[in-house]
Amino acid sequence: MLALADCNNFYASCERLFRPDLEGQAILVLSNNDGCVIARSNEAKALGIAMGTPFFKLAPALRRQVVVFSSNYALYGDLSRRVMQVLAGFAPRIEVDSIDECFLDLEGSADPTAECLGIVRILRQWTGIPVSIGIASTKTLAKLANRLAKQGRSPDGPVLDWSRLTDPESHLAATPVEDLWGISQRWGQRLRALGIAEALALREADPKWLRQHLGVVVERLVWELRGQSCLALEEMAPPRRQVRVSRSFGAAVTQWVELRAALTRFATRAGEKLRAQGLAAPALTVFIQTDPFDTSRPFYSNAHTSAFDQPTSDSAVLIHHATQGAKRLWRRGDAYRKAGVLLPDLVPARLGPGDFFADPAEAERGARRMAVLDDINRRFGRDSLRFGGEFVGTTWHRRARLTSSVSTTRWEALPVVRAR
DNA sequence: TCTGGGGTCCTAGGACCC
DNA sequence: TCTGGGGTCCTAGGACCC
Repeated sequence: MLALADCNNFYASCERLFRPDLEGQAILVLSNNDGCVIARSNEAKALGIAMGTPFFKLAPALRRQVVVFSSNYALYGDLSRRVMQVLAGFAPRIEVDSIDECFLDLEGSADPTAECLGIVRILRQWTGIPVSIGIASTKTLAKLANRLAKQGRSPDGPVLDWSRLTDPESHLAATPVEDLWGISQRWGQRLRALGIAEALALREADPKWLRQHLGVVVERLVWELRGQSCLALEEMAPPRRQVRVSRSFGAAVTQWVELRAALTRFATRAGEKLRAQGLAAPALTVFIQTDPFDTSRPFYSNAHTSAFDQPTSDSAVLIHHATQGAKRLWRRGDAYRKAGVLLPDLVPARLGPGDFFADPAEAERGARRMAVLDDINRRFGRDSLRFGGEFVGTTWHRRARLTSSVSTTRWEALPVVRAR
């Protein structure tokens, strides 16, 4: 038996946690640069606001009915960590699936529903985050059960055990294929073209025939719907295969030094991610693009990849290659809206191939510099020590006018209480 | 004025090996 | 007249997830 615990409207719930006055209020959380809607409270969903809507396209009348937040990932990440920590105490094995979702192994549980209801209650009490849980024998069914629970279609409130449904077929018949995990609009269309529109029809279809037409992913889905597990619980996350840091700019960047500053920042962040996971990159791709929505000028997007003599996680090396690569892509007169760095084909730092001709002492010095840098930033706060190149300009900085002042990760953000 | 960020997996085809 | 068989590796593109 598996359970999928999924936080309800996670980012919106995180913001509401520190604003209890917003209980019952429609809440939106926006993407970087306050661009798109990426989280909605139930009340906001009821207003018909779709996921991914560009905020500026929202009708003013609607905007007046919602409380809006810029995204605050430091807060969401920290609360996610707390939720997962609590969940880990309730199951012998868990798989963290995303920032707000987690699979739990319920093996040996005498009464899964009662147990999960207890988890929901305790999570609410200890972290303040509302959660729904779906229980089933496969990941796909657990996802579906979770979805039904969120829709209020479980007799047990926030928890739904698929195996206790008296008529699971009726639920499958009422589930469009696009609502299944792994089936999005595109695949949905192709399934419909084959005469399969609901989950029930998919479950009854011939797996081999589907494999021929749509591939192994859809075949697995059929078996999963039938209760035959094809997607195992993966307790140990496999090492990352790539790292990517990219941002849209707060405003168009037209100065080379500002683009360089942004890339310095991105490469630094990428290096931090590598070192945090003990990985090294054998190459770096840098890309820059103009505004794809600006129809008055031609869109320009280009990328450059440089391979290193040996894999590295040294921010200084990454910065060098990112800026050198971008210099070849840069065209004077363009207004850049977005850029990023991509590190592919990651290898464990200690196992990467070496360079026969390189001076081993030089790589060692670099590694020690990074260790000192990371240590200082750990002790005195993130970004206490930075590379000079990023202190140029501000147009590339993100726009975030609506960030809540709440933080659970910075001492100086603690609320001050005065007694008189 | 204004449109996110960061991942994974699968498949087909080409190039190469013996 | 007649032209093998069985692999691996890499890449690009397409699709999905939250």
